[in-house]
Amino acid sequence: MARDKSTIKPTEAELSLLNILWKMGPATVRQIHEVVSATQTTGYTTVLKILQIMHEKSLVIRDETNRAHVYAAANSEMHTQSSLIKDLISKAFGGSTSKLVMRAIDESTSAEDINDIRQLLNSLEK
Amino acid sequence: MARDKSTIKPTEAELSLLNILWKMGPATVRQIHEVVSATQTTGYTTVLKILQIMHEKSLVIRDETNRAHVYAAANSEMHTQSSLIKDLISKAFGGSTSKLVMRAIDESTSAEDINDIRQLLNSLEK
DNA sequence: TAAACATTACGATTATTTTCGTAGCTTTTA
DNA sequence: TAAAAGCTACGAAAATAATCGTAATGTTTA
Repeated sequence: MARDKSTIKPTEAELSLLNILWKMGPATVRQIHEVVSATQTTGYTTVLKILQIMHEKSLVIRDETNRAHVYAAANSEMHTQSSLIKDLISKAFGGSTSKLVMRAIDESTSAEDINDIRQLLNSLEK
Repeated sequence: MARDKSTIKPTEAELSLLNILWKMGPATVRQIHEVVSATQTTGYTTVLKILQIMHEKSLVIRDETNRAHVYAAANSEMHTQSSLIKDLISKAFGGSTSKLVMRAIDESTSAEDINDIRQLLNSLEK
């Protein structure tokens, strides 16, 4: 079953590369691999291959002008976060956003976080 | 790499069976399969097999007293929700709970949800 | 310009998840 | 009690995800 572009869910490996791209902006495979290598022992061609697959899935776009292709996330971090949250809400929280939020809050949150959240609620109230 | 029991992440198919078990309480494969069949076309032995694998992973416990084994979720819905949220926070929100909460609230259009959340915040304030 | 190096493409391998057919018991029922 | 039906166990196949080696080709440099 083919999925709508905007709702494709990245795999774990893909998400970790997206995190790098959101932080760095457009980057070559080598640059991305260097960042990955800092924390994992993953081969260069593995990173390349995952990026190629992500390109097929339209999770990234790439600029082939130069020999070293330049990859960039196709969707914003915000957009992807939203779709991941929606996915989790539907699969583990019976579709209830408030249940997820409540579980998250009583999981662990600093007073500062609570303040941030309250302010957001207040701004929504108007 | 073997994982700690309490942090095993259920797969999608496993999570959908856990949802049924949390709702129904302990149940036989047949009972679970009947519920699954209401929305999916999944064979009986497929459900059986997934439950057997979940048992190996200690995601469910089972009572083998009778011929038809009775399965039950090993962990509470709350516990599992918490670990799924933690997982998502670490993989897509840079470890920040408040970012996830804020993104979730941004998404939610339901006034009811927002009210629920506000009440939770109020109760935390004390 | 020839050797060394960098990069992509491709295919194969391994691991995990999902699916289900079939065999072999046990229980029910005609 | 013999046939039918219900269960579990087992293994294998199909689908997806992750990994990397090697070949082919382009680029740099000695």
